[in-house]
Amino acid sequence: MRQSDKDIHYSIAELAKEFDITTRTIRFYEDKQLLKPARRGQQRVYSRADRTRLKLVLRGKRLGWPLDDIREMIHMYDAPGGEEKQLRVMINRINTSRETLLRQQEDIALALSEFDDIQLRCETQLSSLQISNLTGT
Amino acid sequence: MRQSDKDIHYSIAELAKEFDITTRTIRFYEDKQLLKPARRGQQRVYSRADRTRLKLVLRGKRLGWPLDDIREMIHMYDAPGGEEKQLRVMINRINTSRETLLRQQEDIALALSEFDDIQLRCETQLSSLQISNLTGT
DNA sequence: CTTGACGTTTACGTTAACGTCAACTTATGC
DNA sequence: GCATAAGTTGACGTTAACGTAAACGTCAAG
Repeated sequence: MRQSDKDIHYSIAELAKEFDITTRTIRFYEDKQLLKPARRGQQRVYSRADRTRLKLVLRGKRLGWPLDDIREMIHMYDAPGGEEKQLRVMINRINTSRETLLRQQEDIALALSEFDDIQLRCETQLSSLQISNLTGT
Repeated sequence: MRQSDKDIHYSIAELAKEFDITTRTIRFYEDKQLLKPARRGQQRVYSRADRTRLKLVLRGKRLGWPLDDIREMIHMYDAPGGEEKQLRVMINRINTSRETLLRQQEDIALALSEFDDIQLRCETQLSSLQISNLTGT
């Protein structure tokens, strides 16, 4: 790990382009404490780590989490220490979040199998339409 | 299937209680075309099927879908027929939705394994705190 | 040196998904 | 038969997550 890892950085426009979001969105996330890029004078400079955090944010979004929850997650992720009480609170949060995710997994499995059903019915319909065409109905 | 299935029905308050949502929410969903309960005079009467639809809506919500998308889904679910073009459109929609779900599955898997990491770090921290206590640090 | 391309802050606008009255009608228990 | 609990339709309020526009700084290229 020399320059290759440490010195890589991105402009706000680069990140926006890469993840197909607007610069407004990125600044908004910063306003909501989800990102804390460095500054070169006035301008924002994003490190490798900032980029990773942004990816985490977007993943949270895909899972339907509110930004406040996402911020909690991220802060948990980079806060390994603390007092005993704090740590126990954190473990509890993780466990309830885990339950939510497991629930989502079930929901996805159900939705997927229903999609299979619907698609099958659609294709059955389609082939019956084909036959109608052939027999000239 | 006699009375047992056909004649079961629910009041708006019953459904609200069962799913832990407000009656306002249920009426809102109706306004958004997600539900179409029967009426006995002025009052809404929910059938078994209505209840199932509501469950579908709530599942969609847990997966983070917007209500408009959920409505699409539901309508696909109970519209098995149509013209060829319509059917093909529907199959396409199913496939893109499926991709979204698969993406979500990946995201969940990643999040779960990261939760494992964090929890492990928390527990390590905790046990090291225990030792500090014993040795009187 | 000025013209874009890119960046900044500030502030108001917008949409989704309900919450919260208000004002009124309908059922139900006693 | 009358209180009271439950239901109905507006209508306005609220919060989250940005969009959009104004007004301005900066820096490299022609």
